Amino acid sequence: MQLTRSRVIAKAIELIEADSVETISMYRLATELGCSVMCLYHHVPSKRALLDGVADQVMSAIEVTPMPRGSWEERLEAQVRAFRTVARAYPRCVMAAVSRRRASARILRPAESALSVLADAGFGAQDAVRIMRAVLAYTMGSIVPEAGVAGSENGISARTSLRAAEFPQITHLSAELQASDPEADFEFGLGLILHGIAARQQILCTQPYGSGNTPN
Amino acid sequence: MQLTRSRVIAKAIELIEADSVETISMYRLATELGCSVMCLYHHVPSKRALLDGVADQVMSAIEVTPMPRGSWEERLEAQVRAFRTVARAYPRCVMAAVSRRRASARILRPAESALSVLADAGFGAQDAVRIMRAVLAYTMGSIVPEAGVAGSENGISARTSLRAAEFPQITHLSAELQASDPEADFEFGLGLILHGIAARQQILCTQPYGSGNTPN
DNA sequence: ACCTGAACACCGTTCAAGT
DNA sequence: ACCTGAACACCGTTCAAGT
Repeated sequence: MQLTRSRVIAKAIELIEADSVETISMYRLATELGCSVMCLYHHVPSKRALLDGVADQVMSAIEVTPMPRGSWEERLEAQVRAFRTVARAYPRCVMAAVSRRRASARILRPAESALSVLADAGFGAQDAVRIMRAVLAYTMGSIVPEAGVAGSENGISARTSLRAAEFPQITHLSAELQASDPEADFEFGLGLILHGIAARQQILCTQPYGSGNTPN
Repeated sequence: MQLTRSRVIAKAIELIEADSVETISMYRLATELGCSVMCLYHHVPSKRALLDGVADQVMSAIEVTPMPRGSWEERLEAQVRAFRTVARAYPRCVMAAVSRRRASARILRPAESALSVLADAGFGAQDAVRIMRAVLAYTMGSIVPEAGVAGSENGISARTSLRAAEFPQITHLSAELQASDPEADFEFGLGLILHGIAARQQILCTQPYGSGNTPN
């Protein structure tokens, strides 16, 4: 089968998610694709460019949902979940993409969509940007465990050697700490943030002449 | 000067922050320390163990502030800021530490402290753990830009080629998007989350017989 | 005890050469 | 046009050997 740039990038995404972004190499990629290492350099100028392509590919997978009918809360939630869905599907690639020196331009469309919702909700320039950044930070942070190295068994686990006297809370909450339900955890935290955003919008509505874009 | 395990780890932290966790190598580390590569293996059994040592070192730098006098909001904020301070000082090391297959045991003390505050505030087991995870996720997400590769010039930048018609919000907010004040951004988002947490505690207080640890 | 050179199996990338 | 072998300067790690 003909080797193409998109086949190379697709296989790279597959390997990064199966293993990690650190352990991917042009050698392994070539082996998986059944070609020589140097063959790859005809479709991708360098490993850096390959990772740029990976970033573009996953970022453009984020759906931009218009939803002109819903409330601004529903529309914001929908845009966050669209990002979350891709971040959950490709945690290592998304983490690598966002922590890249130059962000992929493909994130512009979902960002535009989120900012548009926040503008409709009445938020000023400064608030809109900061709210988007806060939600982005939370969503990225929520995939840090999954974005770790392969076979990651993350989180605080109550070991047998843990002295209950020194860590009473962790000992007491060991069941909850060991239980892993990333989706429920994410929804809970998103609820907290959305609550905070809604409360801030209430302030805007009751203080129409306040300087909305210079908080604190 | 005598080479010790702690000198090796200290230099590793320095190199990781100056460059990145991907580009650190035993060769570079040895060169920086003025010894041979194999010499390092007398103080650290492997590169993996070296990174474990780095994780332990940075995590144990997180101050655990008792603050028995303050409100639970103040105490929680203080514990979050203590973590944030270390995360800002060593973004790449902290990101590498948290996204590690097995979390450093040194995170247990600050975790115990945060959970203790939340228990005092009246939160149930499930809520306390989820609140801690939400705050941790947000704090980790907030350092993703800094934790990127060396010389990272991150974020959405309004390029000259950006068509205003396609991205009206991003065009309009280009000044705010290009402005970078991580500390103000972090405080803003933390305020949103703390607001959401306080609102949830209000519900607990007004519904004393509600099942506090099974939300939704 | 502490350090080291040589060696091995890997990396990214270039370059001249093959069909 | 598309592919490749050989080569280079790097990696992590082992092992037998030095002081």
